[in-house]
Amino acid sequence: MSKKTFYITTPIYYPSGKLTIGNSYTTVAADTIARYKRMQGYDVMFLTGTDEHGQKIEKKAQQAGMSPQQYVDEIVEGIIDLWKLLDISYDRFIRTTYDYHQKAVQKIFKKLYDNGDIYKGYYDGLYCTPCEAFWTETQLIDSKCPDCGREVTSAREEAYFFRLSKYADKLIKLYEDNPGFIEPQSRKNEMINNFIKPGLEDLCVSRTSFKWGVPVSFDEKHVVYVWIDALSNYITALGYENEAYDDFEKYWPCDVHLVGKDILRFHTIIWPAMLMSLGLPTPKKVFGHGWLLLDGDKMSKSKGNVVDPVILSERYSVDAVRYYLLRDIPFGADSNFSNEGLINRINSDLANDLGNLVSRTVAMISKYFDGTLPDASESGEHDEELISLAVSVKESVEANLDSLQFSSALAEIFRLVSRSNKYIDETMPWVLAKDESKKTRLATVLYNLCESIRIISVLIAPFMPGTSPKIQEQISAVGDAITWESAGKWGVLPRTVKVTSGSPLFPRIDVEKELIELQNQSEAPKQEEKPAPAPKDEVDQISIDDFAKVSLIAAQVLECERVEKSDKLLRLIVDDGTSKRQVVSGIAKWYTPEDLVGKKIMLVSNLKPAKLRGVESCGMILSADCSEDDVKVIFLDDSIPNGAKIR
RNA sequence: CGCGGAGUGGAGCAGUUCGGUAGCUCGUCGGGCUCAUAACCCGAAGGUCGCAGGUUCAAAUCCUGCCUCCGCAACCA
Repeated sequence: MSKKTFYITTPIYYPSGKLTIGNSYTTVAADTIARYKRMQGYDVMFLTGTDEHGQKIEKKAQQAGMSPQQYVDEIVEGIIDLWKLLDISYDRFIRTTYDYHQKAVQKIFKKLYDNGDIYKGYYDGLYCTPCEAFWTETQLIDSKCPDCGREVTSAREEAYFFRLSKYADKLIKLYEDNPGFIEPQSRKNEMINNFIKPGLEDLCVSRTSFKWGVPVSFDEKHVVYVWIDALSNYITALGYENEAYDDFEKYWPCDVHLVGKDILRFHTIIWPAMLMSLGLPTPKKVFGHGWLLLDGDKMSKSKGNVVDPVILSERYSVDAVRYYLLRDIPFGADSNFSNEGLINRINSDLANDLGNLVSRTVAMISKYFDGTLPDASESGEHDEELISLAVSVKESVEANLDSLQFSSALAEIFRLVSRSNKYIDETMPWVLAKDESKKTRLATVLYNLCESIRIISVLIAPFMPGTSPKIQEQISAVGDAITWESAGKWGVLPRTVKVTSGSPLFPRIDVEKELIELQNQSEAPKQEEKPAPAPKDEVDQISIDDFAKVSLIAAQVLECERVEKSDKLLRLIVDDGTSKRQVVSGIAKWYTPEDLVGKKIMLVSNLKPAKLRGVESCGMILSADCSEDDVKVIFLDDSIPNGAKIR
């Protein structure tokens, strides 16, 4: 009889830069489930990979002076290294640039086309010729191109569309018939209210404006646009419409797609619709987890607050990082990542409680019995309580893991760690050791501790795959004593347990010292980057004549107020030397009106007027983007007269 | 009135579905112990559960209104 199967996926990541702790988080979670299911005896398929096409990569590669393929090859290598470091036990890694995937995508596209769900249409947009960009009505400012302010012409780009609109009712029915399809539940309403109810629009699924993608087989000037290419990975990796693999029948439908909440929408709307159109079963569950915030802020590379999983893992061990991610963060909701939280967790749970439990137990057996317990037993007070908890933990861990509650699952395991430490205090082995007549009782107490530790070591294996065997080695637990099944049984180790002490599993960390160290680590690379030769700017070079077209003058702010119903805009009245003029500027986040009144600023004076939030703006104030989230206005010396030309 | 999430002892969270003595971890203070990684165990202090009404014998939990914070959307000339 064949084993039951379990198919779990992570999103395929976009290799436009290094991955962060957030991506690691998703992947570590998936890995834990995969390991758990394998231990339970399932035939597991754990898939991860990379989504390598699209305009952004094409551009980045160009900037870096490489071919797109070279560019992604390099980054993907780094991703694979990261997964190796984090002990990710994926079974298959798919890259959307793999030949088998691309061929399959072409077939899928054709299939959808043949059954009438993809049709050729026109992407009606407003086109700005110099910028080579399409804009929608709402993106335009004063009916001008938002990038350059020039006139746009309505233009149509030929494109293929997927009839997403057709599936609205079927999707709602899917959600209703399968209450567990979208998790957490709260997100289900969000999908329905935000996206389906207002009406689904057909989806543009091809582009002619860039080339880095899978060509549409029957119309070569088009490339398949992201969705059909990326989402299909979940089935092409199993051999759907290709010869590379042959286990589609075996593993599909997927048991769970683990995704971040930002892409939940694509997995719960577009993906099932595609599958319905292909006549395939839909996945059993899509779980959208929350984000890791850094001190309440969304992490972003430009803020420089990205947490590097490599640094942390190398400093504190991979298992410590895995533990923290899965323990401290409720899986469904957003939550804070902090170095301090990480270190405190490691110290209190892993070093003080778990590591120390193993260490003191092993030390006592070495000390009192020379490393090997005698074959004798005498039960006593407190035993029963420890044993009954120990054998029951497995079940609650299973219940929690089955519903992806990593944090609670770990909390359950650590209840047993705590209980075991308490058991030591209750039984006071060091007192028993002083009385020769109590040797048997002492042996039993220590044996019970070994059993408890054995069970703990088995249960933490999916979470901390490196630590588990280290513990088992110290209490010489092997074979049947370390199967998942055995975690529900007591008395599995032989009475004559032999121990070998090892180095501390998790050395204690000096919190203050480490926080400073981490700070230095994260700042060091930043400073190195600065003097690096300025990369060829994305902006094309211009002639002095082009620059002369821009009229820059000095001006003084006379009045300033916030624009109503806007969080970013300030309305300023400035004196440009000859008259007053009104300018709107998106700096309300960084400046209050009081900060600006009376100040001299630089003004682009010949910019075509535009309306922002209904308020006319004649000109633009110059400011510096210090980072994505910090803008500073350039103030001029007060002695410069209003209207002075700047060049 | 754009959509959504959140407001619980010093910090971080659980509890809210199906009302019934407010719970966990860390921190603080006091005590115990010495096998152990100055770790472990016990005890204590500390909360009008954002605010105001309402329903009820009873509300953190249900209803109404409001306030604040955070995402997303729009606005960054």
